[in-house]
Amino acid sequence: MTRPFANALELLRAARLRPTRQRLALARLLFEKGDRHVAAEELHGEALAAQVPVSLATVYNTLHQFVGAGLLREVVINPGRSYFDTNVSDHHHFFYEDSGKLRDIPGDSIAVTNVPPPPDGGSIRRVDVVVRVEKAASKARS
Amino acid sequence: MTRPFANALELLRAARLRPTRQRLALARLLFEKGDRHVAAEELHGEALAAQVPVSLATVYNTLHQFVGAGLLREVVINPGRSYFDTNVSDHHHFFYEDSGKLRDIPGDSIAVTNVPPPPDGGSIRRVDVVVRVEKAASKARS
DNA sequence: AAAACAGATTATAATAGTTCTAGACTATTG
DNA sequence: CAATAGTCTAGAACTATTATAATCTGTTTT
Ligand SMILES: [Mn+2]
Ligand SMILES: [Mn+2]
Ligand SMILES: [Zn+2]
Ligand SMILES: [Zn+2]
Repeated sequence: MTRPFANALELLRAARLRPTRQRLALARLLFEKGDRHVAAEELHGEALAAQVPVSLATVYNTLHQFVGAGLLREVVINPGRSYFDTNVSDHHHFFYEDSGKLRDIPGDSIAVTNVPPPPDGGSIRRVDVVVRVEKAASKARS
Repeated sequence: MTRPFANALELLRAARLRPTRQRLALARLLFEKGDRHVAAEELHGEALAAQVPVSLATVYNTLHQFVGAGLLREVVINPGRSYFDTNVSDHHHFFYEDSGKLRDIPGDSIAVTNVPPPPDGGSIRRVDVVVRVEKAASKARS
């Protein structure tokens, strides 16, 4: 139960980012609520609602800095909108097509086997699995 | 070696789309060159280069109609740009991070096992695997 | 504690990919 | 041939995101 960073300040220090009002507030919103998959505008809305006046540009800057520092992961599923994932461990996702929500699948509960080596050289950096879920439960029928 | 549609005309007929000059030309560009992963603006450029003056709006319309007819699949990897995949069989992708190119992995050469049932109900419509490939070959070293 | 500096924030403009609109065009049908 | 429904297109609009450049703030130096 020992979270890697007890508070936002430590987290920013470890990432070598100045602990500004905006970054502290965004870090708290992101990391003090368990795992989340949040879009930039969504987080901006939460910040404003929490009386933290921060510009959308800063939200984007901060999210990308956090990704660069390994605190967040960017997940792209649909064109035109990125999700930022506070879970940076090895894991995969359910994508609920009707609601647009993401949900984690622990990395060790899925196995991807027999991945061939990349034909054009290079090394595998990551394997992303997205399980697309549709609403109706059509059971084994064309 | 029997391709599903010998020519673009048949293909459009089967999809119940009027065989207009633009759609015929786009169908030929898409399907007469083997499997491809092409973005809308790219295809538009090819059409213009091939002396087929077609508007970008029509390229988008046509691509989406083809997706609706099951002739194409839309693949989203990066924010802000969709790829349209002429391979609609069950398969997965290598994504080369430096060049932005996609390459097919046959569906039967990868196995995704132990996928848990979706926690919030619904049924699995598809499982997409993206293998991200980076240039340098860093072999089993942190 | 001031001053100086580097780094951060912000309003605003710009960009990129995509979609919308509404009028002109065209394939199909009788 | 109409008549009709479907299609195409230029251009505007839209959305998410990024760039700009001036202002501000956290940190370091004096
Ligand atoms: Mn990004
Ligand atoms: Mn689309
Ligand atoms: Zn996740
Ligand atoms: Zn493919």
